[in-house]
Amino acid sequence: MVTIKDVARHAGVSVATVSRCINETGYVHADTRKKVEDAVRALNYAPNEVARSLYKRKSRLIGLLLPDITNPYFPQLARGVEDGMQANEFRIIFGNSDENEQKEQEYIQTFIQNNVVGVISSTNRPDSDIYAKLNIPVVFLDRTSSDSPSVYSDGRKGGRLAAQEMIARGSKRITVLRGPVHIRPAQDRFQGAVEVLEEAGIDYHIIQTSSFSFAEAESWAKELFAKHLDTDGVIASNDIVATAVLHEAQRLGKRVPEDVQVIGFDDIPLSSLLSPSLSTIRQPAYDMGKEAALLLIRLIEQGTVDNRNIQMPVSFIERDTTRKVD
Amino acid sequence: MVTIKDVARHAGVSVATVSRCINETGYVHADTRKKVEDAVRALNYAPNEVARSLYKRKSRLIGLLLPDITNPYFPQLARGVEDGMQANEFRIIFGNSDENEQKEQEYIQTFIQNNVVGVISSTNRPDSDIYAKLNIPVVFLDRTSSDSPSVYSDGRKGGRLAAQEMIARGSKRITVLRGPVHIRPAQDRFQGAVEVLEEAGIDYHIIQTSSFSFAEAESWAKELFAKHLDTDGVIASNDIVATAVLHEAQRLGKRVPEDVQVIGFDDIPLSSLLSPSLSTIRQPAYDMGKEAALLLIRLIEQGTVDNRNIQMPVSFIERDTTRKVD
DNA sequence: TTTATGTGTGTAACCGGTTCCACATTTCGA
DNA sequence: TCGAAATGTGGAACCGGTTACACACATAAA
Repeated sequence: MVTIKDVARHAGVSVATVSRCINETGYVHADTRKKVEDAVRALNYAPNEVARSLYKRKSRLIGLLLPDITNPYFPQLARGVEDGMQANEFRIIFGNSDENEQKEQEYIQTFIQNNVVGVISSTNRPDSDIYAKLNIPVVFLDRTSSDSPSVYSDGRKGGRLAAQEMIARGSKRITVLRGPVHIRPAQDRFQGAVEVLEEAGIDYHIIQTSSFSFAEAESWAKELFAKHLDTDGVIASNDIVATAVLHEAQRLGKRVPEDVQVIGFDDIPLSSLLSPSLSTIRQPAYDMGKEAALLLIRLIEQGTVDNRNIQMPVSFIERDTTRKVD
Repeated sequence: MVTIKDVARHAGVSVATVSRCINETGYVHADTRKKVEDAVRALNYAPNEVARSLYKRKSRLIGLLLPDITNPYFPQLARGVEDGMQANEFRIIFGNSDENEQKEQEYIQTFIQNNVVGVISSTNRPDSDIYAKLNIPVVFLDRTSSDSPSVYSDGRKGGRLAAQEMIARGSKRITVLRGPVHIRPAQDRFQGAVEVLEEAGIDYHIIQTSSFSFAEAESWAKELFAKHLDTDGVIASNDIVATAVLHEAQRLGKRVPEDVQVIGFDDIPLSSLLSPSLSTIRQPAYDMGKEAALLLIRLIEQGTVDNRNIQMPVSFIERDTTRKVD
């Protein structure tokens, strides 16, 4: 491995000068600079980030903690974060938490041990003291906390939108799948939808769910039609659950959207590929990831930022599980 | 930040003793050990990995380079790697290369600068000197190189399997979508399929493709049916392309699988959710990721390993885009 | 009793950078 | 012309760990 000493020797100067030269700090004579640059090129030198990080007590690494990259919503988020960081020369240490507090704890611990300068986390416990005790900036992604920096979309508005579109398209007996109670955005959506249904005086039912896994979603879909066979509109807690509902409806011989309309949330890539393609409330996942990255970088570089809570727009994506309206 | 000095002071011993204690190296008196352990607990001390890494010239970090986490095949791979590493206390620095040599180069560079102890890469250029020059172990994932460690599945066998199943189910005029020429597994599949078609003397055609993006896949699907409207079996280069073919076939009013059968590759989560659900040649992506992690760890810890090239099984997953056979 | 061996602990060098400080030289304004 | 300020450079301390080495003491073997 070629070190700064090798460069110094090759250029005939001290390591201090080489350091000043590559970091562009302090005075360096033009001739000296040239000698150093030549030496760097000749030896193909790249500074050891670990040594830097040790002295400066900060690295160019950030920690990214997501529940499960295997859930099709998160790759978009992750990619957005990565692109935002990559463009600013930050690298990512990545972990899946499985929404497990222990794992979350462990990852945050190792992030710290590796001198990360910031953390982006999609946690269900943003107010946990795991985060409060951190003395580096944290951005909560797709999650909100009372006053910590965050990037999220307006779940309540999304829920309202779903209910409004469903009512406008003629559903009269709506079933709402209530997402996991510990996941804040899921509850916001649920609240929003219920608000609108109440306001409109529509007949509706609720099915409780507790995860976003497809296997479990299938059983809730069964439960839904077992309890409310005559439902003519389903607001699912996300696109995965909506997909399971769609399948179950088809299995029961129901026509979608004629007999029953279905609306999901997220607009994961899968949604547009189903038959019929899934109408959904879109969250701009990639952009959210990117915004989170940029917000975190501002926090790292400026210490504080005025707009610390970035709310991203949701929108209704009309596809084929809802009826057309003029 | 709590350092080893704080612990030493609190326990009334030297830093060397603390170090020996937490690393379980050298002699430490039982009483001393107790004092140190108490101090560690009292101060909630965790060693700075950066300082360790600097002295030892190696970290507990590995680099993971994938083409694009947004492509639904890769999250499975990534998750497998993560789980394998997590279980062995290694952490992951993650990057998307977009199959772009420059980005790949940059990431490998920063991996090195961060003292990673190993790299897992799904690159299209395993024989590039980017990798040859590395003096840490590298495992190629879902890619093969002449003699470097790798974890991959038998693309040729997969291709043969696809063609055999399609023939066995009665297709007579088969079209094979040839995946991107620079992606080795795609070419292996293609070779395998063509071999069987030749052996069986079946009438077949080839459509060239150059990426796995859905948007482009749609245009190849159109091209396919424009050129060979009477085709009654399509072997796609992966599930994304197969999905596009399925959509186009349906748009043209063809019945699947009665008029045309479709087989994909990979068995991404999407495949089982389509209607009709997609028959495909499965690669065990999660397991491949995990195997790659374990292989890399063996290489890191033992320096060398006998079985450096791990081939994972492929299998035909029979769903509804192929006809049933007794 | 002497010597070899095994235990137990601290001091200091080291990893590869960054930066404070001292010092030398040049430039510039009065 | 002279002193102050600007420019340019190197030595050495420092970041937070690990480990080679020296040394003290206890125990066992001769």
